[in-house]
Amino acid sequence: MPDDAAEDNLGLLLFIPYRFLESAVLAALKSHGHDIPLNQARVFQRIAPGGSRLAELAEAAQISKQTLGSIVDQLERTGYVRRVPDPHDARARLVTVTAKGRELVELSIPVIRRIEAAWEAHLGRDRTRELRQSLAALREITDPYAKP
Amino acid sequence: MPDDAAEDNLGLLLFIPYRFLESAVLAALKSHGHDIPLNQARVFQRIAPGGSRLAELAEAAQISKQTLGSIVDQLERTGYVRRVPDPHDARARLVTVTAKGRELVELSIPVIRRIEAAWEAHLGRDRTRELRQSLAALREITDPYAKP
DNA sequence: CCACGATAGTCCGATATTCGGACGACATTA
DNA sequence: TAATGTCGTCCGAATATCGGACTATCGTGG
Repeated sequence: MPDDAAEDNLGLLLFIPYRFLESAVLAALKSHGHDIPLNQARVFQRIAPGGSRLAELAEAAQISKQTLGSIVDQLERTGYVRRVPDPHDARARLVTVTAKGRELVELSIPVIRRIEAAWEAHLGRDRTRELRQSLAALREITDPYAKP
Repeated sequence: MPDDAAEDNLGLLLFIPYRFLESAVLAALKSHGHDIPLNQARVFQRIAPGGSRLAELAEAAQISKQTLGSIVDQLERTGYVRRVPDPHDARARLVTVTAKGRELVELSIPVIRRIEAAWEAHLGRDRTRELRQSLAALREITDPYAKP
């Protein structure tokens, strides 16, 4: 790295396992016939259980509304999500996960669990728990969209 | 999230602070007149002190050689990096950081430090140290390109 | 209750990004 | 030296992304 001082910086250390997990999930989905591009996956992952608004997803993913719109178009064309009217706001439409989309979720869960188990085997139970707690604490001050 | 079981999954927990840090650094650079796009920054960040090969960077960033080539073109056009012949292999060229590029690094360091300090203030010294150690340990099993 | 600014999503067109395939130059091995 | 693999680049097509503008709807102050 050019940034030797940033060599052991937390940024990269956070990113490496993140990408590892992400790649593993995508590979698993692909092996089951679901070939989801990364950008679509990143959006899909953030859809709330009851559906999410477009602008909301765009802000979370830090991309423009138009870009997000086209990504949702693709997810809709391939049947993973659907746009439904928002009962509370006639302007808005909620992006919701279809049954086929839920399949993706179901397939991902065991993959994630397996990797987390491998990590726990490497770190030990206590340190894993600590890690999760610390990251959750960090979220409080780094997630502009923290949940209530 | 649709993946409720993945709700408190480590993936997202890792990503959130990572992106926070990344955004902060990019914003700081921008405020100093260096407007670096995200894709360029992600590549730049991985250039080794003595220079890195193109294919090496491409694999680390998980993008094609051609794509990486065009990103390096841009970084070179804006003067942050330079391609120099690899003394050990006449086929290869090393992507190296210029003086102007080093400026980016120098500007980033205090930003990173400041954020890490804020995190430490939130987590406490011990938990921060533990966090860093755990992440480093995780790197051993998640980074295909770990350093010796 | 109703104008009026703000907001949600979409359409359009221009630009940028990314990739697959193929290529010459060089390295490595036999 | 010949054969094979690797390194980076060029080309062209497909895709992604964005800025700007537009319609429909909301919510609020008068």
